Amino acid sequence: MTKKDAILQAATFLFARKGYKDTAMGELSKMTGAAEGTIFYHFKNKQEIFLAILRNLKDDILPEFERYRKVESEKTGLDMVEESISFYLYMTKTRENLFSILHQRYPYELAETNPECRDILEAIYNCFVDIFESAIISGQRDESIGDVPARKSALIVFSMVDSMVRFRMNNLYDVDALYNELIESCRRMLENRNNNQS
Amino acid sequence: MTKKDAILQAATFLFARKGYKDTAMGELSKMTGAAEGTIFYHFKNKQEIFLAILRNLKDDILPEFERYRKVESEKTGLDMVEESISFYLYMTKTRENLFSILHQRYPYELAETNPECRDILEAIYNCFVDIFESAIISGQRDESIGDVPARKSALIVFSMVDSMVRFRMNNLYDVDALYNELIESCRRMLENRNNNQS
DNA sequence: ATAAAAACCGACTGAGTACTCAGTCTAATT
DNA sequence: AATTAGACTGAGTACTCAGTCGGTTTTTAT
Repeated sequence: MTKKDAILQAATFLFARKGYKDTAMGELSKMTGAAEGTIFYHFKNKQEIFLAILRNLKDDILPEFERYRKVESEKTGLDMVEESISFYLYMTKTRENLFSILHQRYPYELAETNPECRDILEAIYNCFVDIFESAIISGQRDESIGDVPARKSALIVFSMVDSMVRFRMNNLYDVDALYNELIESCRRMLENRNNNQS
Repeated sequence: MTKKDAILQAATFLFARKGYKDTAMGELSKMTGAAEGTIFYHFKNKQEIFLAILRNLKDDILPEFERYRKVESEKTGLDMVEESISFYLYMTKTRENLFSILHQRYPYELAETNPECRDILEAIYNCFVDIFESAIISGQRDESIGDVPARKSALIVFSMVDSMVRFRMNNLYDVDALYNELIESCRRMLENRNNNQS
């Protein structure tokens, strides 16, 4: 691994664990073995490191979500919603640091002045909501899901799942204990009542 | 207003707008007209100011929520859930700064080492969830709400509403446009299907 | 009126910060 | 062997910050 990559990796770890502001360049230097000067040789400032992480995050996560969304499935749309929730929670577990960064204040603060940051965040969130919307639309086609506004409902499902992730990260509630009820709630929320196939 | 109160008020404003770490004691001093020494005369350090704000928040918000929860209503429990959501959103609007502080990283970080902070946060969140739980239980008594686990469902409703607040604060989505769908979703999620009274 | 106590002041401190820069090292090219 | 260019170094710089301290003003009690 190049030193540049090592710096990015360590920064991802530290920004996620301690936050952007609480991470000193000195720590980054110690953790990677790179001199502080080296860090600024590769990145013109601290903010640029953060943006590089966001770019990486986008390039890592978006394709995976896109790929998942396009997989043909024989399940009903309603079941696909459940699976999408499961997939999202799985992704947050395997990429804990990245999602932790997304749940901090700094990216949104930066987005207010930095259009690139704003664009990346928008792309990421749209992608998240898309997987739920796709499932809902597919469910409306196969009549497992009722006549709800697809995008808005997808946003609501996403908001529920994202809250669970936040609960977990902030040690507020035991999310595993809520998982089943979350799924059932979404089903009740979306299912087609004129269709007694389930 | 005493200088101490002015300091607390300004700190609430600044912590909410700029975050804990990004708020310098110097700003606090400028904003209140109090010398920096005065601030440390009233509070032994920055963290203590934060804790004082949290204590205030608890003493301000909890009684209001408790009072609201205990109001007898002739509405169905399902309607009360809707009203509770409305009440919560109203509270977040009238106390934007306080809720903004609750949505930051610092309180949860502090909670890991400071038991008082931990206790306050727990009390606040329990209180939030309680108003939804009360409505759900009441709805199960009057049969407007189905046989769902009350506490867990309350948590899920809360998670949805709390996400809306976060969306608003981070300028991610227009929450007003989602409000109606949020209410409808909750209704579908909770309503008693064996009861066609609505 | 006087003393004691509480509130307040702001210059100061020292630790920490992001970032710079003059120069070294390494490896490829001529 | 000499040159060059990119990767790297770490001491140094200018600055910010939370917190201190010696002293002054204001309030309260006697």
